[in-house]
Amino acid sequence: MTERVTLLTLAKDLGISRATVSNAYNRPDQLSAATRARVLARAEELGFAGPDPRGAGLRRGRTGAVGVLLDQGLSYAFSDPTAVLDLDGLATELQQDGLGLLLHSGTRSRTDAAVIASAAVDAWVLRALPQDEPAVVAVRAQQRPLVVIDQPRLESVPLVGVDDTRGTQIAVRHLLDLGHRRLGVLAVPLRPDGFQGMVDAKREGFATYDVMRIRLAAVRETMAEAGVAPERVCVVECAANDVDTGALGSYELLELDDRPTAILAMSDQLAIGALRAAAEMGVSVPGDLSVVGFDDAPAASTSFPPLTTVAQPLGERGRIAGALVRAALGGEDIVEPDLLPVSLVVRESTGAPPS
Amino acid sequence: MTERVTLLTLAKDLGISRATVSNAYNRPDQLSAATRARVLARAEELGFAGPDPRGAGLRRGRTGAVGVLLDQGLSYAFSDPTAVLDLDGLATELQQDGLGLLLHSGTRSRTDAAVIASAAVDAWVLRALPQDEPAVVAVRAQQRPLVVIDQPRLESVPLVGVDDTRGTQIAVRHLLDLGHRRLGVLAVPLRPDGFQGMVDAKREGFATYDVMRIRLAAVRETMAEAGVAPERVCVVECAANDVDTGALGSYELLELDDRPTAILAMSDQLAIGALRAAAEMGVSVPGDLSVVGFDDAPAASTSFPPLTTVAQPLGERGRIAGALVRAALGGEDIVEPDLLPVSLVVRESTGAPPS
DNA sequence: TTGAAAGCGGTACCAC
DNA sequence: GTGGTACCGCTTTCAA
Repeated sequence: MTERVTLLTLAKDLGISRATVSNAYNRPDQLSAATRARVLARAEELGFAGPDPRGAGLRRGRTGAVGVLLDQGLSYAFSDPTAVLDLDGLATELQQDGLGLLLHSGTRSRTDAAVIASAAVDAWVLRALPQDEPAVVAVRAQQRPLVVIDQPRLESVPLVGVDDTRGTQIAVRHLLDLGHRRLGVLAVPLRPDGFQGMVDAKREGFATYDVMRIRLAAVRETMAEAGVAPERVCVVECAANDVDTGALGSYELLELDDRPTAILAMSDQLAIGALRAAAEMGVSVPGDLSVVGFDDAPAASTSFPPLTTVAQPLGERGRIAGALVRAALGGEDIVEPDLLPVSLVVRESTGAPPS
Repeated sequence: MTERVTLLTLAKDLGISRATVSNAYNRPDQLSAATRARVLARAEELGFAGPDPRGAGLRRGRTGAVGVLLDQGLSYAFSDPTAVLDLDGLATELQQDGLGLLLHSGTRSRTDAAVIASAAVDAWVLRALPQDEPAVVAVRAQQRPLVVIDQPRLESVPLVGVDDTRGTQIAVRHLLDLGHRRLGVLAVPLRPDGFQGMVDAKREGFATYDVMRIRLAAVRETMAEAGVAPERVCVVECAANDVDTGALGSYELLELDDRPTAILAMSDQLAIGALRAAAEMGVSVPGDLSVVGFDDAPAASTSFPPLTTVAQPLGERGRIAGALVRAALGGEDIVEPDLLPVSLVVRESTGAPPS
């Protein structure tokens, strides 16, 4: 069994000091080319792969990794196209500084707080988490640069996100303008508890996903401004953000006695589920039912019919978050960026209500 | 400006030793509940978030992160559904031990070898890389547990992959059985150099993506066994593995004077590109042209027409790789697993050649 | 139950 | 250009 080779091993072997060996790797200008060549050659022979990152990390206080905390288990995140786009933008940006992404996910258990606490990263990025996620507490405790994408909205933590109130408004107004006065809302989870079904005011107010609370309030308000009675708006919460669950939730809305003429889905995935449910029930879109999505994910333009949706700049969110992290790591003070713009992309899933 | 709080700070403050404070976090049974409570309480007051992972990592020789090296920039990987599925399986498995995924990508530059060398991880997983990727050398040099998914096929490194020869055979035989004797092959990159177009024998032999070399050889062999002349097989390499590029490559095949009656695509993405190109050229599938994909990614079943494809267990590959890593980290000797099975999923994109 | 002390592997300042 | 030498912050025997 061969001993572990370290800087010291090499230094002794060559009869020079540890410092010089270290310099051979990190500061080539600090020693003669000849010495450096000798060191590198001998290192090769001994199978020394260069300074151990752990030691260097400790000494430098840097590890070259940015922690990313995602919601609900990584597999869930990977299956969400909006998450993938955010990660993509983030990775692209961080790669410029050679930073890797250390992916972890919150699962609301005590244990992952411990896992998070023991993750050696230089900064954290939180994405789309509920405000009461225990892992978030662990992240904040680490006192490292921190950026949030989407949610939770935390006091004095820079947020990269869109103006969800406005995004919701333009979607609702679009439907109002078309003449709709009876609206079904398909919500992504308000709390991570697996609840599926009609939402009452109490649950709406206690949503731990900040964005959903904000958007639902905006729906209510915009409808009220148009003089629509509150009971004309019906919210169904989906337990998961995927097409199947969206279809499930849609059935509940479409089977209502007083069926909505329009559905506003809080994600494109749910909206596509609504399209499917409608098709299966023989409800034509947009003839009998209008459907609006949220996100403008790639699938929104290839669905049938193509989806009218609220576009938010997904990859861009990740990119901006990455830029903030880089700035913070570069010692700059980071300022909270403006909320990103949203816009309505009108395609073919919306129209006037049936007469 | 407040000083950095460490175990020692806390120990001095409380008039106890560092060891005891450390134990308060890591070995609660090694000290009285009372002392522990005191420690934790005071830590809270001082804003101490627990032992610094860097120090612990150095001391323990473990960081709780598994490095994952992906091809071509992370954004590329995230846009590849098969990569996402593999990552998903991997994450699911590793999560059980609280291990995070540290994502990095090879980009064939000298610099990322340095980045890799300085990544503090407990083990590495390589996925779908060319055999000459410099970052791979850096990974191997680290002398940590290492598992490869798909490729490169490295001497004495456990591989999680499928029998690509057999997968190719069943696809080609399916087409032969249907009566096809003129075949177009749509290949994913043979080398990461951005080449797009018809491939000659030389390039085929020098493919640095092992899997592609293996599969193309299998195509040749299977066709030859059926008595088909070599020039009846025409290979077009696509510069990237996505739908658009697949369509582009397909045009080249479909505009041939002696147009193939069947296309075997080396990924479902390329195959879907072929479907699109055919549709745009007014070539009916499977009437005028049969198309076979590879992977059985989710999109294969929702394309139009649904794709006949060679199924490989994507998420499962990641899961197995994760299990091997866990075993290795647990001190077990890991043995190379058997190649995973492939099977042909016949859907509606293949049929007899036109008469 | 608690503490002392020896590393873990490196880095970077400073003197020679 | 090279070497000496304090740390970086923690874990873990081992002895008290």
